[in-house]
Amino acid sequence: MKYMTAPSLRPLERSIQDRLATRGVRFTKGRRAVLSALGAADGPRSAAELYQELGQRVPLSSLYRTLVVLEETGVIDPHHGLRGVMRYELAEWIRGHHHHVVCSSCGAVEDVELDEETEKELARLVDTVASSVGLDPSAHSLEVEGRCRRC
Amino acid sequence: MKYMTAPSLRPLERSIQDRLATRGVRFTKGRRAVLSALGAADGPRSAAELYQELGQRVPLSSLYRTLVVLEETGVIDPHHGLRGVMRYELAEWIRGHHHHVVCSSCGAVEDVELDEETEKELARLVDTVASSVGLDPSAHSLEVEGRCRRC
DNA sequence: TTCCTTGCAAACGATTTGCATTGGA
DNA sequence: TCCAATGCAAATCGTTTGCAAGGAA
Repeated sequence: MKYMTAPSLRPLERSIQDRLATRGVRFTKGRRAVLSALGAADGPRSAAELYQELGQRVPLSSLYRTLVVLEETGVIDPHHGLRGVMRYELAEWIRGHHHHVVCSSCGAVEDVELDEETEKELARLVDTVASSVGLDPSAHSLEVEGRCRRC
Repeated sequence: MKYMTAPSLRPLERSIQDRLATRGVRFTKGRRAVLSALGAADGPRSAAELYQELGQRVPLSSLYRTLVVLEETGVIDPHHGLRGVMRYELAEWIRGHHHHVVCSSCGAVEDVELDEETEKELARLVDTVASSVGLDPSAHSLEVEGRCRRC
């Protein structure tokens, strides 16, 4: 189990661009900027956070539209975080499967990767829960909440 | 106009009232109504849903204020659901610990209780995750997403 | 050139708050 | 009684959308 390291987007740009192109979506400056900010982040980011991190150079409305497009094309994944704010991060196929630790005080969200053993155990739990209600599990997330070191 | 009290809630009214009284919070008709609606629900409810279920007898603004107060006094727990809508349910000490299955299609949320064995296994996972990032786990939740039988 | 994309402002839905009034302990 | 709680309307916050102008293929 370890903190995730931000992957360099460079080697992935090609496959991302292809994915967009296939659907007639252009790989523009603004979209590149958003993706690179997400690539450098240590956890999911909201529109407002990205707006700040990009030096307000991408207007909020464009940012929201970019997030919609990138989600639709499967390049980023949405997360329903604290206080009903939507946060996004690079899709699993780019960033890998992981979980979140949420600080109940400051609301910060951090990525955590489980080791294979633990993740396998979790997968079994998920199957148990899902089958008990007759549901085909498409996704799961384990959220652990508590006060982080800074708070 | 009388509000029905859910049977399961009745033996707890005293301790809830005490909890409120301790903090100078009154146990009013509207708050009783909200609690009884939550007591009768099979999953977390949003303000809008409660508004309907209470026959619009409690104005939305009062409802929101009630939810804030009840959360602050630890009588209900918030649940950050799909699409930026906040849902609430009776606190764990009233309702018992459980988890949620979310339908990725219709957004319905349903409570699931794990058997002791499974819950214990989950608790170990949570401890593993939390201690690895130096966080004192105050709460955890396992959310399983998928398409429900109706969808 | 042809569409897709952007930027601005206005529109929106969910939630919050100011203020005068009501009501519970 | 006295202060918390309510109801209404207006304000706010996060997010979406209409429309005219700009930009990538």
